[in-house]
Amino acid sequence: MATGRTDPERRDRIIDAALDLIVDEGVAGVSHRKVAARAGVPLGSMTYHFSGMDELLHEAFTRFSGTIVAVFEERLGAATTPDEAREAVADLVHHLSGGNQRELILTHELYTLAARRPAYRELTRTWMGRSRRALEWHFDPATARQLDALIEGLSIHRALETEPHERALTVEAIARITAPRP
Amino acid sequence: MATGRTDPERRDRIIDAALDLIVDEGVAGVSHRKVAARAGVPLGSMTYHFSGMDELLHEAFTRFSGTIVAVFEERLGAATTPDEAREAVADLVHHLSGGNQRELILTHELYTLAARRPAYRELTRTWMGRSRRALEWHFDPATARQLDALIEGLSIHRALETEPHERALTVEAIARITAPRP
DNA sequence: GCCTGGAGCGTACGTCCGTACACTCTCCGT
DNA sequence: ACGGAGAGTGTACGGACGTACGCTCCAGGC
Repeated sequence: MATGRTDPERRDRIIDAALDLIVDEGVAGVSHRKVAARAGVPLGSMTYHFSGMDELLHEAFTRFSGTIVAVFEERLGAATTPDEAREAVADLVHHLSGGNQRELILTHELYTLAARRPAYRELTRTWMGRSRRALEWHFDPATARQLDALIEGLSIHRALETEPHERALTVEAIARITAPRP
Repeated sequence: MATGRTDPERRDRIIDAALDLIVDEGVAGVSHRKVAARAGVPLGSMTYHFSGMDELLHEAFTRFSGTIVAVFEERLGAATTPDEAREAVADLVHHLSGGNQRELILTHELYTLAARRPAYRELTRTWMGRSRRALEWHFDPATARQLDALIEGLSIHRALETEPHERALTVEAIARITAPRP
């Protein structure tokens, strides 16, 4: 409380609460009242810190995509050979489609917004761009683009299946896409 | 009006109106009132024909996924060689990610529901199963599974990009995934 | 020619929503 | 010591929502 009354963490806590709420109930279920209750702040704080739901949602998804892409970059940055990079990619696919519903749900909620609203599409575009650049540390641009799409598809399908596919299938698909050109 | 009063098309028109509304405003923006207005039926018809929003949504997405998978099967059924099948797959990717926002939006809305609710996940599971079976008319099961995921990822990324990738990239990715094993 | 069952509809109720805005309270300049 | 500015809050309003339920009105049995 250096400045006395102001609480700089308040905004952040509201955003965190919003993300948690989206996971539990979806963007559709988010309201100022519910977020405020979960964040432990009064309802009036919502309109004080954010111009409306949209600003809150946009900031929430900005934070989320930043977090995800950071993991992506960290894992790929640690790889030093193409083979290590392939392993890292397989890890990422299985991490994203693993038990943690949280990231899966938030990703789909964001994509749904992006499908209709340019402001959110910009967010996914940035996200995809950074992922692709990270893949280009190890692969040529065309391969990176194809591999990025493959990661997306494998993660989604794996998460939605009742019997998630084995790691071997993921590894093989990655190997095929990243195989050196003849 | 053979039976006099009953109107068997009414249910269908409500479902169509619901899908249109989802495209325009998202699942979050769907309400009994809006659907009724768009379908040109009285509000009371909503609760009469459907036990609640959930039943309506489920039927709407059942119809939607059925439509999509039918196109998929038709195009793949027309192919007679693996190369023709590869062409068909490329067509499907570019059709799904082309100008028509409609299918993109509905797909994401469905995936978002599926990420949280088992009843909708069952829908996507069936959809994926039928797609995969269609791919298996031309490719071995493991390849079909990988290819199905690739299609998903390519379609999504292509639709979300500001500068959609060229067909050549799609074709190359498909060729890599479906290349005969050494 | 009436009676009745049930398909289909209009309306009203209680709930929850976003937002505006008057208000309190603390800190700083004087 | 005190006054004002502005950060932060509580509340109340208007509107949209889902749903329950009493109503209308036709088709077929007698």
